[in-house]
Amino acid sequence: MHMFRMMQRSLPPLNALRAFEAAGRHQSFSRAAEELGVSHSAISRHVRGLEDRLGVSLFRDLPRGIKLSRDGRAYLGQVTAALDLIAEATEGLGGSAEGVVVVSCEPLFARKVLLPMLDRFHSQYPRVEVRLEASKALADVNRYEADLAIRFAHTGVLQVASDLISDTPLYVYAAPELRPEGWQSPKDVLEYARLRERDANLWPRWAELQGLEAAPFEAHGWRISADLALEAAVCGQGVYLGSRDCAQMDCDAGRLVRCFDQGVRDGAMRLVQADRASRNRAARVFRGWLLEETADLRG
Amino acid sequence: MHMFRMMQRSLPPLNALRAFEAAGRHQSFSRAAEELGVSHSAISRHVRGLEDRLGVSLFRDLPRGIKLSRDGRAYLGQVTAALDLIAEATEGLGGSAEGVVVVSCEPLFARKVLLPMLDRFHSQYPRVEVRLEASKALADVNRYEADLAIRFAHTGVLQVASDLISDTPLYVYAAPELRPEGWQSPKDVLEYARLRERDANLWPRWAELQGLEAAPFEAHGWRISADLALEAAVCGQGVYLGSRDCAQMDCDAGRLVRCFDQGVRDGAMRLVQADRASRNRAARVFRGWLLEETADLRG
DNA sequence: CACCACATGTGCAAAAAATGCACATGTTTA
DNA sequence: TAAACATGTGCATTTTTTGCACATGTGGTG
Repeated sequence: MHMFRMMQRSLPPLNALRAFEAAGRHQSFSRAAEELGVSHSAISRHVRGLEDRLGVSLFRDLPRGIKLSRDGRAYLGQVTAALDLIAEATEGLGGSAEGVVVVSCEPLFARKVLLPMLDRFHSQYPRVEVRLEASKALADVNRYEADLAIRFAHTGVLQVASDLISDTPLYVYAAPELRPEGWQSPKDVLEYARLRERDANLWPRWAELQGLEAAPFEAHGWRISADLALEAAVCGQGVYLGSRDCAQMDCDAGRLVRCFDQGVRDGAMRLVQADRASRNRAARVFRGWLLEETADLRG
Repeated sequence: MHMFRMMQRSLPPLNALRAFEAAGRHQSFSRAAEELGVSHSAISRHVRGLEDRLGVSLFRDLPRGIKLSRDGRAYLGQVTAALDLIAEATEGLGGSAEGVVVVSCEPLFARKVLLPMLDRFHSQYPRVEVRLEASKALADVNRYEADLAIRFAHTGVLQVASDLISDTPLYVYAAPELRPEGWQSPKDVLEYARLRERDANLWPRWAELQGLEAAPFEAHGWRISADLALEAAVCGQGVYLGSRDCAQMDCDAGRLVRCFDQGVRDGAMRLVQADRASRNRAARVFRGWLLEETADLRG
């Protein structure tokens, strides 16, 4: 009579499923771990847990590595299809968004980080127009003519809610030809003009972290506008202390090299929204996209 | 040059996705929470987190309740399809399994719990034959002729690895016609023969939990074989103290009623595997299925 | 054959995520 | 006006996930 039983779908642990799917595709726990950015141990546990719960062996253990079982192979195909479907649906989400979003950003970050990735945004959201304004003004975002503002800030300073965009440490960079023999000792940098990205002089702090006296680094030879310092470094005009996010591009292109492994942490780039931004679809989409795109600049 | 970027699929948090999907289907966080067996707060957080991450509003907040947004509706369809696909694939997993699994089980549990659900197993795994043997023997499963054994045990007693199947508390049950005026005071039970499921007499413990003196409950009027006591209760031969799992079926059918809300916890049914069982596909499949099927008997 | 690189399993403690609770807000209904 | 809903949120707690370091077992190499 009341024996009805809502036949509700019973799903396996979805995160374990994702682990299995990656492992199956790669035929390797280690490579799956790499793809998902976790340790092989995590994958191993997920997969074993899934097998345990489903009551079937998904993989057969080989002496060296693993191999999908019959069940596993059949399952993998369907799971992959399902996850692909989700990925596509997620990708296409908001793809119909249209409108304009005005983004105000510090010049260096805009030029070195934002601009190079904007084309990806445009191909994903072709009907959203991004107006990127490079500006140092810290103006109140709600008065200023912008939906979103990307600003440098020390932790705890910003009063408004904001999203962390990048907190990469600052490193020492130089053009490769500045010192072809390479950088052995931190003292080497004293032979060159010391350029810096930040208004605050972080050279002394860096020196201390390297076990050097800070005093010689207090002196500021000459100081050029922050966003030009990096270009100066590229031209071989000195050594440069700046954040990895902005230097990465020139490093990748071989125009700069990182001289030492020692980094300095100081503040972060943060995203502030105008109140009205949450009602602007284009702005919401841009924020979501940006947070995803810059995920590797945090942590 | 090295600007290649493995365009790897980026998936949203899958558990949040499941929450969203349920919420979308029900058009209600509360009902979704109920379906997934969590609080509405959990759903709320999952959905908001997902919206936050995707950068789109999935729901519009109504004064009373919620409503899918345009994006949300489009997304829901695809996500539901994907999860259905996963559910189906999971369901069908091992469907091709064939073989025989011998399950040894205490008689009462076999009759009242296992047997009624076996038809579901057979429709899912038509080529697996289950030989259910009702037996009290606690024989070493590895000598005994069974792949799996379901046994009663107190926690920590079993030396071998085992899976918890059911730890439902024991309650007092009686045929509805035994006392048509209903059960007001725990003392009422003293007017009737006290039947019990377990060899150990748990009546005194139950009495103490109810704030009564244990002494009058020590006396054991008569004691019949455990698995018959329940049938005796159904026939109106007395009040019965037994575990919910086994009594549920007769309760649902109206042949028994639970007299008091007070329950007693004592031991649990556990599943023991023969060593060879892990190599028997049918046994693995049965174990997985059983653990899923009996999930509501635990916790 | 010794030895190293490789691939996965596992105990344990640390880190992160999910959850429930209790209460807040705002709305509809009686 | 009160009560019932439906969802949002701070906070403490629980649960899950994770990485690490080490174990095991294999295949290749000199």
